[in-house]
Order: sequence, then C-alpha cells, then structure tokens
Amino acid sequence: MITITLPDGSQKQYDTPPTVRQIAGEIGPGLAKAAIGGKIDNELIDLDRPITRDTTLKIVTDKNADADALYLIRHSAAHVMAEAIQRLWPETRLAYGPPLENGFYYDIDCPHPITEADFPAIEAEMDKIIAENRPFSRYEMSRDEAFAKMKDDPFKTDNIERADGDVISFYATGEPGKAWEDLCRGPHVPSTARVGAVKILSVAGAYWHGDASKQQLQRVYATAFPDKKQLKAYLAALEEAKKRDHRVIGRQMGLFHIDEAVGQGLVLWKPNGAIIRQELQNFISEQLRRQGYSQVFTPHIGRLGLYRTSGHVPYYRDSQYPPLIDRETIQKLSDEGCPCCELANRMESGEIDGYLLKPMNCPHHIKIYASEMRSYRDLPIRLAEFGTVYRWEQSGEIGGLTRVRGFTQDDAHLFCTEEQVAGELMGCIELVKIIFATLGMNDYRVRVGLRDPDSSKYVGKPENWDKAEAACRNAAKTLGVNFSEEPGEAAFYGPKIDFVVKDVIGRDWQLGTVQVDYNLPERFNLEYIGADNQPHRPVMIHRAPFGSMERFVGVLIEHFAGNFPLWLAPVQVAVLPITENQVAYGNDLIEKLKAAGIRAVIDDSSEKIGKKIRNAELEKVPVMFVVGAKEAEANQVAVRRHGKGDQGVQPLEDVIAALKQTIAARSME
RNA sequence: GCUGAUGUAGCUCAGUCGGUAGAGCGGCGCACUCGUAAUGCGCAGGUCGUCAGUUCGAUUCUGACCAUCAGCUCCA
Repeated sequence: MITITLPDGSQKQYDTPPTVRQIAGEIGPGLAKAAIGGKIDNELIDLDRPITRDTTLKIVTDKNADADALYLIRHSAAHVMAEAIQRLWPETRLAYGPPLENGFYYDIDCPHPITEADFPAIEAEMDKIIAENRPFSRYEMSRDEAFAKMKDDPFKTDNIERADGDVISFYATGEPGKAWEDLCRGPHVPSTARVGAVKILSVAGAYWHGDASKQQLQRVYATAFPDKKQLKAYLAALEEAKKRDHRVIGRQMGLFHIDEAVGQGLVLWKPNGAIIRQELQNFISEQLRRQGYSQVFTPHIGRLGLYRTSGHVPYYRDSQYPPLIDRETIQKLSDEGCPCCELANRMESGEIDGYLLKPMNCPHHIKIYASEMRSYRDLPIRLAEFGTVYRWEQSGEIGGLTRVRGFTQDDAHLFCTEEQVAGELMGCIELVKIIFATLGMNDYRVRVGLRDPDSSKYVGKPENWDKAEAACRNAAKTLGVNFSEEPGEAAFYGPKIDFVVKDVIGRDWQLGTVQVDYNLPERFNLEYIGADNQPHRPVMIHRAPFGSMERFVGVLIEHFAGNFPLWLAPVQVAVLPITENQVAYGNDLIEKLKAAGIRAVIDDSSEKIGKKIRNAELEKVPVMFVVGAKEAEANQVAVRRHGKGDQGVQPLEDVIAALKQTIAARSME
C-alpha cells in the first residue's frame, strides 16, 4: 500500500505504484492536462514515473510557472536544443547541459563555430521538434552497459563516471532506439510540445570541467518558458535591466569616464560621480569617527621588500603591475646587457630593488603600527584610509566600475588583542549593516570565505587559520542573516566575511568584506606589550565596508537606476524659470540654495517650461523649482519631484528647510 | 588569458556589392517669452578604433594590434 499526501493534506492510497499523471487525472482533467511532472518530497520526477514509496506529492504544472515547472521545461529544452544542433551539425558532441535560474545552456563540441547568425536556424529546428510533440521516454541500464554504449564519447563517459548510483538513465525524444536520445538523469516534461517557447540568447567559450587547461567547448545559452507571452515578458525585462546598467547611466549622468588612452580598467571620476563618491566617503567617515578609527594617509607605492615580507611577492606577481625600477639601475643593467627575464629573476630574488604600485594597503598600515612601541592599553588601534590600490586584472575580466585595475578601498586595519577580536568583528559587521540599511540595499547575501584545504596559495600556520575561521564563523552567526560557508574563498592571509550583491544582469559582486588575519602580524613580527610586561602578538582585522568605491558606486547606480536619494544626487535641485523674466529670481534662488549647502543648477535656456522639465526629469534631478511671475512675486517656488510630478507652490524658506533636513538625515527620499 | 561578437559625429544608430559618409538626439546661433516630460529655423561637428597589406583608389577586402560587450577562467 502506497500513501500519497497532497499539498492540501489529503491522502490517497494505492495498491500498485501510481504515476503523477494518474494521480492528477483522479483529481481533475484540467490538472492532468496541465501537469508536466511531480515533486515527491524534495525530488522532481517524470509525469509517468511510478511512485514506489509513501511520500508527499506536489503536481508540477505549466499553468503555474514556478521554479519547479521552469526547471523541468528548461532541462527538457536543453535536450531539444541539443537535438536541433545535432540535426544541423551532425558531428557535434554533447558535453553537459543543465538548467539555470533564468534559462539553460548546453556545452557542446561542434566543428562549426556557432555565431548569432546561426540562432534563427537553431530556433527554427527547435520549434519543429517542439511541434512534433514527441514523448520524452526514459530507459535505464547498468553502469557497465552505459559505459559500453558510450565508449566512443569522452564527454558522456565522463558524465557516467560522475553519476551517482548503479542505474544510468537515458531519455529519448520518441521511441527508444529509434529517436534522438541523450544520457540524462532527468526528469523531463512528458513531451517536446510542453517545452513551450524557446529563445537562444548567446554563445561563448567554456572550459571542460571549468578548467582553463582543458579543452574549450562552445556553450550555447538559451531560455524557455511555458508560452510565448512569458518568454516575451522575460526578454522585455532583460531589455529594461540593460537600461539600468551603470555603464549606460554613468554616461548619461556624467558620472565617470573610462578612456582607452588612460588605460583599461582605470576610472576617471567626472564631477557628478565625484560628488556621489565624496558623499559616501563623508558618510562613512562619520561612522569611523563614531567607532574610534584614526585616519591615515599612505603613498601609492612601496619597496619590493615590503611585499616580499607580506607575501604579495612572488605569489601574486601575475596580478600586479610590474615593479618600477630607478633609472640608474636600469642603465646599469642595460650596460651589462641584462635581458628582461633576468631582470625579473633578480628582482624576485631581492638582488635588485624596485617599487610596487600597492596591490593592498595593509603593509603600509602595518608599518604605521610598527613605527611605535605599542601597549595593550593602546589597543585596539584602528587605522583607516581611502587607499587606492592597483591590480593587474586579466583583460577579459575588466568592465565598467565593477572590475577595474585601479580602485580605492574604504580600507582600515584593526590591530587588537586576541580577546578583542570578537568585539571588533561585531563593530565591523555593524558598519556594513548600517551602510546597507541607509541605502536600502536589502538584497545581499553573506559568504564566509574559508581556505581550500587542497590549495597551497595561503600563508600561515594551520592553527592560526583554525582560530581565524572560527572567529569569522562566530561573527557571522551574530549577523541575524543567513550565510554560506565557502571553502576556497578566503584571502591568502586569512578567512573573510563577504557581503555579495547582484548587478542588473545577475552577476555576483563582492562589496563589503571583513577579514581576520593572524598571519601578517607574524610575518611582520608585530608586537604590543601586555599587562604582564611581556611582548605579545596582535591580531589584525582587514575591513572595507564598501569594498571599493568604484565597484560600490557601480552597484549603487544600478540599485537606484540612477535615481539617487537627495543626499547623494549630484544635482539636488534644478531651478526652472518659466520665461527669461524669472532668470534673475532663479539666480537668486541658486544663491540661497548654495548658502544652504544644496547643490543646484538653473536652466536659463530659452526653451519652453515643458522641455526644461523633461530635461531635468531625464537627468534624474530629484527636485525641480518651477518659477514664474507669481512665484517670483511672492518669494515662492512651485516644487516638482522627480518621477512624482507637481507638488504645489510653497514658500521658499519652508522648502529649503525641508530639503536640508532630508539631506542631513540621509533619508532615502 | 581563452571563445565569440562588436568598433562610423559627444550619444544612439543608418550607410558604402572598393570611388573619402548620413539621420535623430545633443552642441552653437537666431527668432519665440511660453505654467509641469520634446517651439521653429539655421549652422558647426567625422583621417569610419590603430597600424600594415592588396589595389589606380580602402571607411568598405586581408592581417596584426587596441578597445568594448557576453560567457569561461581568474579575483590578495
């Protein structure tokens, strides 16, 4: 007897294993028609797969396009796409084709380089297969049989090796043995027609097993929905998201510029962008004063030996700008006929000195700490700097403000005793939370980055790592937010707590970070004198609540879609005189706004008021003062808010007082 | 770094089957003096990403390089 429990709590009992199709049919013909699969406990299954145990059952339908339905549809669409591609290019071999959050892809080894021009043909072929309405038929065999069947296909052989269990399944779209088929764990929709509407999105290279030393395959990205309407809505949403891209808005609003002549990944902050950055810096500086930080300044370069001590040289040579060497040394080496590779070797060995553009601020801050004898009474010492660092990121990775080669961290290093670590970590996390709350950024995830036990890139003793990882884990637990532990995501000197957000096209970016470090204090032999009059080693905490100003502002632009709250808006008020006769009054307003510390511009062009309003709206200026003869007469302004329209005529002094208050409160308005 | 695509005016883009280019917006000028998302007319602006090659002639064809975009890999 098999008992099936439905979502409403009702139960059904069967003598022989029922299928989802059968159960759906008993509930109602409409449901049976809409059903594309089932979910027993937490496992998706085919519509026609017998259920052999007592379980809960949710019937998955394509009427309700939830995550389960989309998973089935997209997993099945991947098969349809693979079949279509193999019809067009029969020599194509299939590697791996999983569903994704918003679609699916298939990694293929295809002699024909697929380009966008091929998409319509692939889609047309897919549409044919969908129209053919062929059933997805599952059949199974033993692992050994599967190996024998797939012995000529290295990708599928590899997939079998990675599969769990002794039973390997195949899905044919049609009659097994006669129709197209693929090795697959399933489950799938009952027939190709249920795949609905598909769209090929892009194609890119992808390494087999994600290993850059392995063969590169073609990865075709696509998406699928139950019907054309939902597909269209998704594609429209993608287009909308692109308009929020910080690279687009950054240009429109004159926030930043990246110039080929300056260099890849090197950001020029234009006046409007500089205002946003400065406001953010002012904001965090206030928090730092409150939390007892000390501001420091350090130069952009440091001698190689410093980074040899820290561990940056030689481990991170490939991700740094090459060192600078003084002119005399270069001349001397040139006279000796020293080749470049020899120069590199001699610098690495320490035989030749040079300066590195700093890839991190910590060594400089460490030297500030070490410049005086420190007592336990001095601790914790918190050194903060908006420090600009340079890293040689791979060219293919660079883009916009989110991944750059020169960036400014809102960096600080805390030197404290072992006992103070937990409290200091809490303070750092609090800071990040304040920032996110102030800016209304609630959609973030927290990652605790731990060391990868199999990697050799880390410095320091295992026992130090254990202590540091425990401290991070404990601090994360106090957050009140879910977090994931991710091995391999640690910094080379210690574990970290990262705050990660998504950009408009769904890419993850690390913003705030808090890192515990027992290792650099040891490498630099840092000390403080304890109450016992003995030297002790401090613990270091690295933290940057924004992460980098560049990346943070990039993400922030997209978060607000350029519609910044008043305190951050580059232009806070646009004064719009209705005719030239009010320009003098308008200029008067500008002076008064300036005196109140409000950033304002006047549109004294000879355009009509409608055009002036349109321009100010497009420039996303939060507040507009529309002033005509009546307002000038009465020392009033007609207030208009961006996106909200006319707010009515108000006395100037009242409006300015209200704006000042909103700005001072850093309100989200 | 790898795979693929792209690069024409400040921006968005059209165009040239090889004979040195055009629109809209923006800018400038003039007229209009206007009440909550586009007033009209005129003008200026381009070594068609860079450098080679083929050709009588290259923005167009070929190659290399640079940059941008997407993905992969990487990210102290």
